[in-house]
Amino acid sequence: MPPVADVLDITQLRRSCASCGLRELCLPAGINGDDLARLDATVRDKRTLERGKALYRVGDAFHSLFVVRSGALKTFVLNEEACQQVIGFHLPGEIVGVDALASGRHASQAEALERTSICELPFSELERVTSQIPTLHRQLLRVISREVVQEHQHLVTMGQQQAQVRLAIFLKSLADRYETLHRDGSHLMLPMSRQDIASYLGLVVETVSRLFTRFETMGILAVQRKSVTVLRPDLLAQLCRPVDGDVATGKASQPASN
Amino acid sequence: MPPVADVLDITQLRRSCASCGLRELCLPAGINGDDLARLDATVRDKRTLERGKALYRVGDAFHSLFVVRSGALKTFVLNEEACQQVIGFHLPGEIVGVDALASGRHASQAEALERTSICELPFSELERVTSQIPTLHRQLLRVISREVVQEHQHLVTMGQQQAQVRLAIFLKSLADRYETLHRDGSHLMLPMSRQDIASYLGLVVETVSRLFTRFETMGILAVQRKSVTVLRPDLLAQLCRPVDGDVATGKASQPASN
DNA sequence: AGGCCTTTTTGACGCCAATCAATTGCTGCC
DNA sequence: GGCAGCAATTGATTGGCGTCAAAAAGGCCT
Repeated sequence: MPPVADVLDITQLRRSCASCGLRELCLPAGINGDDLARLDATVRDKRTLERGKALYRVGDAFHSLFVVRSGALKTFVLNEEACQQVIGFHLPGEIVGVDALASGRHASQAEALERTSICELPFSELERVTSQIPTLHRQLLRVISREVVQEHQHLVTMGQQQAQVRLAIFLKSLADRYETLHRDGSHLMLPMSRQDIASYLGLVVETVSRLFTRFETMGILAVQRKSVTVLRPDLLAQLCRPVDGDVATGKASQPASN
Repeated sequence: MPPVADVLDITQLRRSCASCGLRELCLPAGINGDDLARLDATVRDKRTLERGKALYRVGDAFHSLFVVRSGALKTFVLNEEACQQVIGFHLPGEIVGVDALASGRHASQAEALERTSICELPFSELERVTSQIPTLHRQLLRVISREVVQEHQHLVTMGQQQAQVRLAIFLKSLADRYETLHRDGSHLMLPMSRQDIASYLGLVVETVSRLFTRFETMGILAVQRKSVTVLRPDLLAQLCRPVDGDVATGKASQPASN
């Protein structure tokens, strides 16, 4: 089956934030009229990446920030030879490339998980426009902040030492994010491989596979390769906390009551 | 023994970025003259926090970003009852509070690990000044980006499934950061508890304790409670990669050569 | 359709780190 | 100084997840 939605996305590639379905989530939020036109002008080609293609690589010189328009990206860093650690998955409306601002070179690699449409924001132009539009400046920081919050939640997930909890949190957060995009969060088409999920969660691929099977046995999911249906959202949510009620991980020092 | 440096910091609490030892690392970098004076004016009281005191808590309304001037902070989120996951440790020159930009409320809590001096940057004033000084705007993004990069490295650490590697990476990065501050990276005075380290690394406190002992037995460290001396930086660096040469974690899918 | 390759799944096994429990060593407070 | 309380260390035990191995299921090309 041809991905109809994607084809439409490509044919509708216009330089128009105003007509974008993401305008309430993305940089245009709270911006109107002439300002929006000025933002529009900074958005370079809305590129399309095929599955597996890199948007940027480690060490690439920094020129632009990018916003996912449709599809999905993964970002990862390379540990040693060919060993990659997945940092994040990025859905429409989310920004990537921020880590390159510090050094002027990308510290990670971004790659398309499926056919993905991208808005490129050349940084020099973006800077010029944000200095003219205070609202846009604030919105840029807000979008970056969203990424930071998401990474914090990822860290919390990795802090969980039970593999089952980690996968439950991952699936739940993915469902929530799709619902933010006004899509059905109970029918997930996972664009990433089991290996990517494993790397993202700090597990091995066999464990992830076994957990999918376990969740199916428990009646929580219906799994068919990349198609995952959440049958019992309530039970999935329950699994997101460690071994029902027991406090597993660290309550740290409280030297003063403040 | 009274911490002489800290006392000096407190008495010298002046509203002067120009005279700050961090000016090359912090927001003032690359800014001069009148612009620096304008930045200075936005920096509210340079507060001092005693050990254990919170700078902000989860749910607090967002007003300001903060920069550590001296001392150290930890940031964490609360999982369930009293169960905290440490997100990061923040040394002088580093910014905290960015995660609150997205929602207008702090998503994490920041707490002093020792007596800590803070520069408060009220966001509304900061915004006004950054819109006037393009260099400062870029520098703000750069400092935020530094935090993002550091969190990426933290994620890589958490992705490591060997506890020994995690602690080695943690100690090495801490040493590196102290050296960036022109301090001796071989004599560390860890301001955080073992429990904090454990939470930060996704381990339990007993494991962390055993690893310190093991590193001492291996002749890599001299450990005396919070005082840690790196005797063999070379060996410590070696431990930062998993089981010498063997590729442990996931090399993920490579669907296309690009 | 057939064959090759990759991804995913399943099984058996062993090890590392979590868990439980107890002791030691600080720090602060009375 | 002595006691209380917490932090840190150490030991014994268990279980969960990584490791190794192999089979099954898709995917893709010819």
